[in-house]
Amino acid sequence: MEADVKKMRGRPRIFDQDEALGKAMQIFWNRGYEGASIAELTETLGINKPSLYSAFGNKEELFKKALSKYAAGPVSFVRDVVNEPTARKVAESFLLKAAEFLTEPSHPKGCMIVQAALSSGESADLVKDILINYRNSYENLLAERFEKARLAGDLPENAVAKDLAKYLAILHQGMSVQATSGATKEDLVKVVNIALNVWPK
Amino acid sequence: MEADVKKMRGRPRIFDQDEALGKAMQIFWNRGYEGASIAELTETLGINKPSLYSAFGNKEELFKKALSKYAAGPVSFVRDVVNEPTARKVAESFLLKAAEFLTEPSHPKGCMIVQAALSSGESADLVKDILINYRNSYENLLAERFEKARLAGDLPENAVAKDLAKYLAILHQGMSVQATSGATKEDLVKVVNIALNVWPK
DNA sequence: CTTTTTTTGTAACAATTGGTATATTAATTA
DNA sequence: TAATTAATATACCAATTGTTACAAAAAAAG
Repeated sequence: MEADVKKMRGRPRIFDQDEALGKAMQIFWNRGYEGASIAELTETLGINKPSLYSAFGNKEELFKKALSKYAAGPVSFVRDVVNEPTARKVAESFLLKAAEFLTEPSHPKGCMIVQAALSSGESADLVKDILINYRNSYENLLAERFEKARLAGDLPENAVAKDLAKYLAILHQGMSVQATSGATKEDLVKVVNIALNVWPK
Repeated sequence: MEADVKKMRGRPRIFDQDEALGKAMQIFWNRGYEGASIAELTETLGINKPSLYSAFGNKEELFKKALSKYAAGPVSFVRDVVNEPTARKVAESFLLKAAEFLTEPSHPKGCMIVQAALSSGESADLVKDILINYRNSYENLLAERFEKARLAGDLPENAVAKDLAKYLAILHQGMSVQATSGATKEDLVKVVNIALNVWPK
C-alpha cells in the first residue's frame, strides 16, 4: 500500500535528502565542524542555502544529522565488534577494523567523531561536547564487554576493564590522527600487532 | 658591554614581545589555528592589531613563532627522553612524561602539535602540513633511538624500530585526544602501564 | 482554472574574518 | 629645540561567516 509514495503538496524537492546528507557528512568528515562552510556545503550538495536550511535546520542541526548518519553507517562496526566470542577477539577485531577503516581510500581518512571539533572556537563548544559523549559511549561499550569477560574468566581477575577499554580508545584515536597525516593501513596494522602483545591470547 | 640594552630609536614597544608570544601560544594551543581569531588574540595579548601585525607579521607567521616557542619549551622533554640509557627507559619515560604533560593543570590540555589543525578549512592547509612534519620528526627521533638500541642488542634483533616508534606516537596522539576530552593524569598512567607490557624489560 | 502549499533562486542581512591606511604619540639623534 | 624613527590608537577595508526575506516556480487540491 505504498505508504512512502504518498503525494506531497507544494513544489517537490529537487534533491535527494539522504544523498545530500551523505555529502554533507563527507565534508564535515574532512573539514571538521568549523572548517566546513555553508558555502562549501551548498556548492557540493548542489543546492542553495534556503533549501539547505529548510531541509536541515541550520549548520549545527545539519552536523548532528550527518553525525548520526556517520555513527549508524561507517562506524557501525564498533557495535558489532563486542559480539566477538572472547575479549582477545574483541580487541583484535576492533583494532584491525579500525586500521582498515581509518585508511580506507573510498572515504575521508581518520575518524569524524575523533577529529571534527578537537580544538576550535567557542562557537563549536556544543559540538565539541557532543563528540566527547560519542567517544565516551564507544569506550564504555568496550569497557562493559571486558568487564563481562573478566567475570566470565575470559580475562585475568585483576584486569581492569575500564583501563583496557581506554587503552583501545587511545590507540584508535591515535591511529585516527596518523591516518589523517598519511599513515597507510599497513603502517597501522604493524602497530596493532605490537599493541595486541599486551593481550592474553 | 650590554649588547642587548642598546637603545632603539622611535617610540618604545609597550608590551613584552616574548611574553605576548607566550599568550598567543596558549590561545593557539586550545583553540587551534583557525579557531583562534585575531580579535581574541589582540584582546588577550592586550595589544591592538597594528602592533600585533608589526611585531609578528600576520596570523600564519604568529602561529609559526608560537609553534617554535612551544617546541622549544613545553615539549622539549621529547628531545631529552632519547638520552635514557635503554630503549625500555626511553619508552617508559616518554609515555609517563606525556601523560603528565598532556594533563598538566597549569596550561591547556592536550598537545598543540597534535591538535592545532587536524581538520580545518583549506586556509589552514599549510599549517596542517607544518604540524604533520613536526609530528613526523618527533616520531623519527624515537625511531632512530630504537634502531640504535636494536643494533646495540638492547632490543630483540627482529624488532622494527620504526614500528615501535609509531606505536609510541600513536599512544601519545591518542592520549592527547583523551586529555582534551577530560581524562586525568591517573587515567592515562594506567593505560601507559598497560601499553608498556609489550616492551621487553 | 484558481487556490493552496512548499521549494526554489536571488539577493540581501548583520556580524565577523584577516589585514591596513592614517594620523598621533613617544622615544632617540642631531 | 628640531628632525627622525618607530609604535601606538582609531577607523576602516574587502571578503567571508551563518542566516533569512522575498518573490518566482512547480506541484496537488478544490
